[in-house]
Amino acid sequence: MPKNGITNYRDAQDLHQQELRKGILDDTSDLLMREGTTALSMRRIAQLVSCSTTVLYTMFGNKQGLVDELYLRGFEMLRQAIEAVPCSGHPQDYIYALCAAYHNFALTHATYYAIMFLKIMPDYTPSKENLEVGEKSLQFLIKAVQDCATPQTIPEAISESEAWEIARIIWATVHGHVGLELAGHFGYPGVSSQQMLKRALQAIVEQLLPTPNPIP
Amino acid sequence: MPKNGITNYRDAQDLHQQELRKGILDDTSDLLMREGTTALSMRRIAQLVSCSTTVLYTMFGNKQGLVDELYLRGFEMLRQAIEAVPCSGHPQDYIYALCAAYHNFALTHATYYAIMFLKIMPDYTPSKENLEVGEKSLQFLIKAVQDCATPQTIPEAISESEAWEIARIIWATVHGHVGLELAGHFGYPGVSSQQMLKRALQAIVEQLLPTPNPIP
DNA sequence: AAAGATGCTATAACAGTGTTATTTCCAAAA
DNA sequence: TTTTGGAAATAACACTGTTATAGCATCTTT
Repeated sequence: MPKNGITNYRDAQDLHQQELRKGILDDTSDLLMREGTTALSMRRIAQLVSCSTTVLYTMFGNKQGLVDELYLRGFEMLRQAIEAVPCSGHPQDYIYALCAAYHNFALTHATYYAIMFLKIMPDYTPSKENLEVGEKSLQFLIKAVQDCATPQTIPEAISESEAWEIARIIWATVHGHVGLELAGHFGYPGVSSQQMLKRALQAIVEQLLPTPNPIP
Repeated sequence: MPKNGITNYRDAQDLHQQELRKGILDDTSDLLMREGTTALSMRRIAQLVSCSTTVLYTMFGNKQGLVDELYLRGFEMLRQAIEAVPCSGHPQDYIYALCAAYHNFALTHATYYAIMFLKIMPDYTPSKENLEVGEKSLQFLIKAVQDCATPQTIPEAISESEAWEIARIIWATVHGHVGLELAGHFGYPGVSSQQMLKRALQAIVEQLLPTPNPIP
């Protein structure tokens, strides 16, 4: 057993721990998506990975710590979904595509979305650090807003604060539609949710980020 | 003891039951607003009104039944807040005032709002009947939208479906802003939430319910 | 190599939850 | 007065998050 070789014993053990941790989170994530947030109990997870609850507590501290990890996973998935949106085309269309990807993520990963943005877990409030991670997802939207404004306008026309505000308004729009949809407040025969969201976004964008008149 | 007089014994008992029921709901509502949804346990309520949990179960069936009543209470409070908004002035301003009242209600009665529109109670899904009560709150907004469109436009221009869709879009806008605010996703120094909401609503209204050019 | 120290894990316990079966008890009817 | 009916309190069951205890295997030291 080499005491200070390439693979120290402690290092190997730590590596093993990390993989174990990842495996546990994978299983927990599966359970979450299969049976929802109420099925997420420490005992249930423990028996799922065939261990005692004690190891969960030594690994994650408490349930809040475990949910924190899921929270971060959710934002990681959201980030990937957002990064996959092609940036080509008109900046406005990029904003629409971004929002559509967000909308799609929220509906397909409803349980994750509920943890991230609705406060569905009782007594779970994300830590300040995690909240900051959440706000970082806004950066893509902020950049898109700035790209939307710069080409024909004076570069200094949109301040950082203004770009943030517009991005936040757009975010609230999508969040509102998603929220009502997930809460079950839906329903008029013949109107689709995508359609409504698109109309709302177009109104916002065309009013707050007006396209200059086409060059004649 | 008159068997079929004005005050039958059973009637008196039923009346007493109803007042008891109301009293229990009052206390439960206080507890909810004082300590939040996680404090709402059957045992806690029982000891609050000095009775056993059994009477709660014979009265409300189960916790879902009790929360259903709170759900209805919340919508009743929301309806009162909305009805208190004066209808005079421009229809557009009425829409803004309506949304401001909604926004204010959501922030001051955050726990109620969470029960009504976020799915904060685990495994609580409002019954179909209750969902319909919720959608009925939209009627005020729908009427306001129609009033906003009729004066200068052809009365037949806005169909019922179209009015519903626009009202629903406005609702989603307010809901989105409220939701992000309640979830803690707020924060740029110097921008207020009222300000952002007003901008978003103006964009929506002016784009979807355009005011005709003022008479010169 | 044997003995002691260390740290990790399973078991079991505590306090709390929703819900229900059992018992107890009091009031109405015969 | 006795019987009977229904309502309410008690206690139990199966859960939850969390933690103290105890056991066991490993590493360190002599």
